[in-house]
Amino acid sequence: MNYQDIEKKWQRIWEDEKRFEVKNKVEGKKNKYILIEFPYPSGKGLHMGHCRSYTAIDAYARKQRLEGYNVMFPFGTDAYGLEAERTAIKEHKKPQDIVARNIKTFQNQVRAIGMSIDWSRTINTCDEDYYKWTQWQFIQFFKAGLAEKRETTVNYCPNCGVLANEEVEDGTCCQCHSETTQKAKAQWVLKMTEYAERLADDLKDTDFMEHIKTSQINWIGKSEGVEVDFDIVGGGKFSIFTTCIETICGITFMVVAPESNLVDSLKDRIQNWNEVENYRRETAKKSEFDRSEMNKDKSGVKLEGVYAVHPLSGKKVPIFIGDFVLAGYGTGAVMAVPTHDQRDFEFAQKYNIDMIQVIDGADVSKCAFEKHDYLGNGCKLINSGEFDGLTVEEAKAAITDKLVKMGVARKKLNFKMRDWVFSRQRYWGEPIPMVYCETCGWVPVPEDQLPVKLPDVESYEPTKDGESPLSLITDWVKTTCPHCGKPAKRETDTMPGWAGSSWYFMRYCDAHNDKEFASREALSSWLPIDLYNGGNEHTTRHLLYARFWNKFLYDQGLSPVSEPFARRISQGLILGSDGKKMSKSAGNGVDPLEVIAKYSADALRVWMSFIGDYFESASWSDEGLKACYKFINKIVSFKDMLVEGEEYSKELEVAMHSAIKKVSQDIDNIKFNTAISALMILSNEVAKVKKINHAEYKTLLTLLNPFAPHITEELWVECGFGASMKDVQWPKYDEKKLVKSEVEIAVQVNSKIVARVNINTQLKQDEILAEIKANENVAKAIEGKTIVKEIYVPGRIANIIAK
RNA sequence: GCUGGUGUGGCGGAAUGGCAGACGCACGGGACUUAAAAUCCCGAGGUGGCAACACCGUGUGGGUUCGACUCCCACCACCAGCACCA
Repeated sequence: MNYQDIEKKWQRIWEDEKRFEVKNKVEGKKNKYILIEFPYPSGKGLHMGHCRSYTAIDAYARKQRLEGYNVMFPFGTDAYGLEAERTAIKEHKKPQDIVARNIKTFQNQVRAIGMSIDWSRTINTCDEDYYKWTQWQFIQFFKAGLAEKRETTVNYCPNCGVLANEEVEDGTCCQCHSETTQKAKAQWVLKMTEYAERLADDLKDTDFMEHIKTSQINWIGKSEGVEVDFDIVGGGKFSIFTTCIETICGITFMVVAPESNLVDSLKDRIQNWNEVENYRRETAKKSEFDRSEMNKDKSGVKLEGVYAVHPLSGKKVPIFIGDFVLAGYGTGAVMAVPTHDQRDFEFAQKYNIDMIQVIDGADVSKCAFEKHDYLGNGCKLINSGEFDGLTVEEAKAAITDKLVKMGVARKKLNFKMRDWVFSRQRYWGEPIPMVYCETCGWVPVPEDQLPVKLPDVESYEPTKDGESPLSLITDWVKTTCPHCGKPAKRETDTMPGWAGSSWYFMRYCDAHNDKEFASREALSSWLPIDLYNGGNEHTTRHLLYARFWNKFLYDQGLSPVSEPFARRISQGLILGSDGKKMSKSAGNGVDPLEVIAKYSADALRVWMSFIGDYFESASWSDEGLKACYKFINKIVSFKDMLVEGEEYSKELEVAMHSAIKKVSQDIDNIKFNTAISALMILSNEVAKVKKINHAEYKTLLTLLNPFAPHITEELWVECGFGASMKDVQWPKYDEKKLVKSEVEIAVQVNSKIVARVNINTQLKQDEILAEIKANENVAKAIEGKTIVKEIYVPGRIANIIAK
């Protein structure tokens, strides 16, 4: 039989006997919930990147099962999204049909690589019995006051309507190449910032990889500062947020976001309104991304004739508009202190604005003296009136205090993280289950009427006026208010793809429940997830959305845990053999199914494990794959060397115990490459002695089983070890059997290697050192010198320092 | 630009602060073969040397240490993400 037939045979057996289906509770077994991010079922099917993480985490799951855990390892698909909609438009098919086709392909491919999935728990986010609960949960957000409709800005194309960021290339529409602009639009928003602090703080209770924690904390971007009100000469006022209140006496200008309502309210008093309008028009063309830090060349326009009043000095301060200030971030206005902020410094130079140094300790004629340089260095204030001579730290407190007492400021926490814009003017998403009534306002669809089904439409393209295609189906839009019964309109926006993926891990726990999204009992038996694996691209958004969603449900008493993921890891990319991202255009792609057909799924799995450190990116190589294929052949060939024996032989004892230890620890620590390497070392030992007994082969096959599940099980049966590997136990090692009685160590004199000496590991340290010093080369090196220090690292190295 | 990450032979990569290069690929030599493939054995970081051996060597420059790929500081290069792709 060839590998392909063997693999298909075992895949069928696993499925027929429901080998990997689990109950929520099994007497005497501990539960483990292992999760890999469900894929977006694109038309391209499973790619190498999927293969790497899927086979790796599958190996982890299989090992845990062999260790006697009740392991849930589910799989599903995140089906809503732009790509299916675009394909639908292109192929003149329904997104529903395209997605159904793609899901089938994905599931077959997941089977083909030998994943140990519990298929009884499979879910798709676009299934009615799934998205019903996504809608239900949205309503809970609304009822709790965490969902509201609010003005935001969107990318807008005059022909194609609202565009995703991805669809805008250099300020033009990727479909029709018209120039795009930023347009204000009312959108549903989930108030995620209300959870910002907890999302950052609670990371301490998780075992996420350090860089993931850091990324999330930076994304949330908590900063403590002061919000200060500034009066405008001739009436009106506005607020700014600053983390550097100590520099307030150095203010020489203010900058307001160009689109700010404040600018409109000052129209009559602004003497250069034309110039302001032109600048606003230019700004509208730029995306937020272009306007933020990306933009090196800060520009602005002075509002002629309008001045703010400095709250401490009472002096007049000019006001500018500048596109680097965003209306939606902070208060949409900033104070500018060119001597102590580099961006302000450059702006002031460009527009010839005064500068006043207020913190002593550096020359500010060439560049600003910024907070990371003056904080904590005992720097003192100057040119700041009554605050002169205070240290920066003292001044921070004193100035805040004074402004608060004056009633013009308050301490405030500010977050970089924004609320979650939850509306899409797209067809292919969950309809937002809300109704707008002239009398009652926004009213949720009654829960017994869920799901609000996605209706059939003729055209999937967004409308030119920027509304969802659903808005064109008048019959669907027209409804009655659930509250007062008067005629009302349905919300026509749909949810973003992130919605369904924010709680899918809960549905796996109770996938067929039609009374609730998942029972508390089912959730309690599995959450938190023991190991959650996904791509680095989800480190901030998906992972924060899902944590936020769960925290909300936790507050509602609907989730048993405040953190859903105990441990989070992310895999590195698989690159083409040229070291570049695999893609059609680069022609460096490799199709997993072709690899399986030519070699085997097991060879592919072993290669994906061996290719390199799981957390780093790695380049594909055909040679590496072939080497793993050869390795499997070698394991198979051992069956011809099989001899009797139910205990490890003397010759292989140390090798067996070392391999068990290394492979066990490496899988637990997600070091699959060195686990395979350890198995290769063991197989080299076996090849050297040219025989292997039953006990040894059983252990070898078990250790390899998580990586090469098909062939190991086939060999197991063939050698008569049992009818299958279903009830096999993960082998144990004995620490005592690992230690070699004699070992060669390097001996250094003054940190330079002078000899290699065989030592008996049973001896005491001074006995060993005495033996070392008796060595001819060592003796010569220390001759006539005084020994200052002797270092001995057991079994590795000795260093004698002599003068 | 900001944030996160990476940098070790010809290549993929190993190394709780302790003999850098495990394991594998490619390569060279040999065995088997009419031959090739497959398989097996041996060799190998670089430079110099017949050799023993010497010197150099983990992106660059400093530092800490008996000892640094590993820790600290500064820099360079590359990769990823940046909120409506998911």
